[in-house]
Amino acid sequence: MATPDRPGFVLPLLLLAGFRTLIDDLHAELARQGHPELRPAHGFVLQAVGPAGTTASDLGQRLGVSKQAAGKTVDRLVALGYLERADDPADARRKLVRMTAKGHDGLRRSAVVFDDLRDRWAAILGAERVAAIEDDLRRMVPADVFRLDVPGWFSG
Amino acid sequence: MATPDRPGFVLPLLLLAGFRTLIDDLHAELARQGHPELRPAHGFVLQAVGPAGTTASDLGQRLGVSKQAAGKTVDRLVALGYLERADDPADARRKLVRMTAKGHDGLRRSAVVFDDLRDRWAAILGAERVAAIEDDLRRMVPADVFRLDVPGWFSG
DNA sequence: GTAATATAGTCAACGTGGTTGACGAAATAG
DNA sequence: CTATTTCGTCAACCACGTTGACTATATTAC
Repeated sequence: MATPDRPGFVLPLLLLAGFRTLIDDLHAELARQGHPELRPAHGFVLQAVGPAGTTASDLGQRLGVSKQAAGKTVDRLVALGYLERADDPADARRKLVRMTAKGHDGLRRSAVVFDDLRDRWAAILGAERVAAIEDDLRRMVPADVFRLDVPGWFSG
Repeated sequence: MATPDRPGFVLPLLLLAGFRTLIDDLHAELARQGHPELRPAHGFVLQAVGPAGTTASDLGQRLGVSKQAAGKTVDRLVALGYLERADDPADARRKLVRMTAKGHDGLRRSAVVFDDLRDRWAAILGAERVAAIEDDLRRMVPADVFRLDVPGWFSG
């Protein structure tokens, strides 16, 4: 039961704060490793683009936003040097979106740092507690965890 | 240890998804109860305004944003009927920001729904698991959990 | 009491990220 | 060959953030 000493509204706040703590730690470390311009949202976009590359429309679908919004986001990541566009030889309408070497580097370092951060949590809380949090959350959240429309979702 | 079957990057995604699930459920219920226009960010603002009311500058400090940003947010909540401004009799520069009856209603209903949602989680996961998640997260996050600058933080 | 300083709120300009609607170019279906 | 669909882009707009400049009011210093 939610009780006066455990009111229901703190659970979402703590989940958000946990997320935020991990992301802040990630980006502090990424900034040290040569990626100071990478924003939290950018990592999600790079992950969605993936090693194989994709198109703006497809990216929009993966991120749960319009193709126009995805296109703008790609523009910014291109300007920062993390993505590049190329013509699709098989379809002149399409423009392939690919990661640059810098993009691959950022994504690879992010994975390493996330593993380190999870290890740090496991060292403090215990490995079984961290695994339990993951298992519990997986039971409570819908399958499509991988939604990136956070800014618009939160404010709208 | 983060392992290939438990890569580090899923923990932040699950924390975010858990937060998002709770907030989406909250707002689905609030919409049913007569508050369809309330956005996730609005609840945080109402909470920050508090029953006693505050001023735009103070609100900005509580939310970790500039006084201008806080003022704009108040404008929108005033337009939606959740907040109202009043002159401060003791200081002609100040404009007090207060909740309207509608604002109080929304905040009160939010608290009830959050308690219900936490109970639902406890019914599925077990009360001790939910309490453990809360306790673990409290150990890992810094004390100032109550930051509302999410949109700017995430995108920036 | 007056001059200097600090504070509250607002306006303007701008950046990021989202939306919808309209459009041309290219692929595909009939 | 024509009709339709799809891809990318442009334009206009909204939500939310920023900094800088400005007015009005308080407060502090002398």
